[in-house]
Amino acid sequence: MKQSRLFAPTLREVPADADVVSHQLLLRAGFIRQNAAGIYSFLPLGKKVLHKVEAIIREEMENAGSNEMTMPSLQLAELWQESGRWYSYGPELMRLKDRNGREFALGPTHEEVITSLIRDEVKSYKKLPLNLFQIQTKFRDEKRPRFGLLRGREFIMKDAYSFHSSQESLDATYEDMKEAYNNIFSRCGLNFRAVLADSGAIGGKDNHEFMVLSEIGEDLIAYSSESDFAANIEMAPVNVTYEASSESKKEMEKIHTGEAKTIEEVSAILTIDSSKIIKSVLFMADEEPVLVLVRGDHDVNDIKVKNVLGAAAAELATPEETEKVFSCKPGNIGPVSVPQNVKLIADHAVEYMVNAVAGANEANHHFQHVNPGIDFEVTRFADLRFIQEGDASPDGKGVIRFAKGIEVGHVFKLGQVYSNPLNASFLDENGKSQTMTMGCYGIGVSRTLAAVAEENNDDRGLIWPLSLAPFDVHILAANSKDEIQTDLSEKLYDELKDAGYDCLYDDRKERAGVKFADADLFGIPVRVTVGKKAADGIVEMKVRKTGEMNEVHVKELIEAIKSQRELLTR
RNA sequence: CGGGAUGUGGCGCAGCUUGGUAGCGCGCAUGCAUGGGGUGCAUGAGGCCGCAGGUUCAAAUCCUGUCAUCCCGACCA
Repeated sequence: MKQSRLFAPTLREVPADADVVSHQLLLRAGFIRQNAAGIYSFLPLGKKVLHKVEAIIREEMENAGSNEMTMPSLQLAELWQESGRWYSYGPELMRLKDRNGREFALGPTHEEVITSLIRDEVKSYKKLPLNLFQIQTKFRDEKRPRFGLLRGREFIMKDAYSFHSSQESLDATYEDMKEAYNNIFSRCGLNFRAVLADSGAIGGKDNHEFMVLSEIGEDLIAYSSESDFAANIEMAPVNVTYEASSESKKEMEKIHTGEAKTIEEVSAILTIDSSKIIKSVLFMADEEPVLVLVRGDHDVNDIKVKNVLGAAAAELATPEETEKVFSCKPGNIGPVSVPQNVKLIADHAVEYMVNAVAGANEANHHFQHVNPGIDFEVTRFADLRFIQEGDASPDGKGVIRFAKGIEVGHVFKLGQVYSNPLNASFLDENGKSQTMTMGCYGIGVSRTLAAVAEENNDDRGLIWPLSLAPFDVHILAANSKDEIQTDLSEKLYDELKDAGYDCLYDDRKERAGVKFADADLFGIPVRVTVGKKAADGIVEMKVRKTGEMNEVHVKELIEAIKSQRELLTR
């Protein structure tokens, strides 16, 4: 491609609306342009990168036995009504009517469409398992689109769905998909982790998110410094061995703590460590009051509370509710002599606390020398807190560190969440009708592109990995008026093309500085500059990523590029 | 949805307090010079000042409403 013909409008200044670096650079380098909040055009360079991401995904999905297909974006409302999601999905589902008033949705995902297709076409266990995928534009009317391509309302997604006659079959495909995802994100040059995630409302047991470690990530993940353990922070189990204190247990006594309410205030007033205080938090679990106890330096994990109680919903009680139950402010509630109807549960760490401080259920007072088992009893001890940095990793290897992550992929075991309401059944070996078991596997394709841009750049511009770069080699003539230089550039352009490299040749009548600046902005891995030594057949080869520059004789250029690319692959 | 900010040529911004015929830098076009890190000089094109209503002799500027975009939060495959 000759750059004089390339539509890649670069910007010298950072657009005011772009906050994150990937968004800024993709705009500045002319890869994308915004149309509306969360809606973008992919310009030629952006489209080329998108193609490369898609090609990698295709290859790995097909290797894993998935078939590519395409389903409609316009989806009949009836189908969504059948699954119930027409009513539960909310305003995020884009809805519209055709000229006859018939209702449609713009597909945010395709469980309904694929399940209805498969239920009609597949009737026998002999055709299972089946794995299908598509790469397609999705529509979600996000409450808050942001960070450019990272959270859009119209975005490109790879979604795959698998159908099985047994749980074992689903388990096997699930592992295959995880493997494929590992390959895909590795090939994109991303630093990522597969993390255990909360299944949320989608249901199903296992599910993993593929998270790119990034400062601007919207999710917090806990990972081990030593092993490959990683989990969404809300899911990470705490598996810590607490030491029993050798301190002798003293008699509980009431002390005046005045206005002190928070753990910090109490620990400051009494000059004790927050780990010596019992934090008492009231939850309403399906309308029942439950007092949850954790150590003062820990935080209650509401998802764990909900799961331990087996409740449909468990929410922090409001200050008003708390006052009603305890007849005192939330800052003074505690486990000693709780009202009759209040259930008490505590985190494991509390069991090992000795001579602790806790609220006295009375204004301006706390108890000190409170000992579990002596001064109060709990219904059960369980894992109820958020994991913290420095905690032992649950798998026993290493310690926990936190990182923010961008969710680029998600694999789910759906089970029969969709096959049930949509009646996707098959006949088994015995001629008996059974409900299909399903899995689904998504990748945010445009989000992956943005995540790569976010993690690979410097103050001059983008730095694409070989696997995703819009071009392999960028050739430019330093002085476009020097015929020796332009002739040699043309010649190299042809030779490199013949050697199989996708080349961008900057043939514009611009000054060298302009070309260099644009080249750095584009981030093509290898740049060949044809300059003053062109007459001697010597050109410069510069590596975008390292900044390393070497003079190379044209006869050795192809070989030099080849070995440089091999170096970059490692 | 709650809070905050911003809307003025393609991009970045000034002007608004104190109303009086819209300005700067970049980019764009043309010419001359220049030719290895966004070059210099000159000439020029391009603006319903987000939109609607109001106040006024007169509104980019004051008032009301509305829309859009971005950020924080809540929410969310």
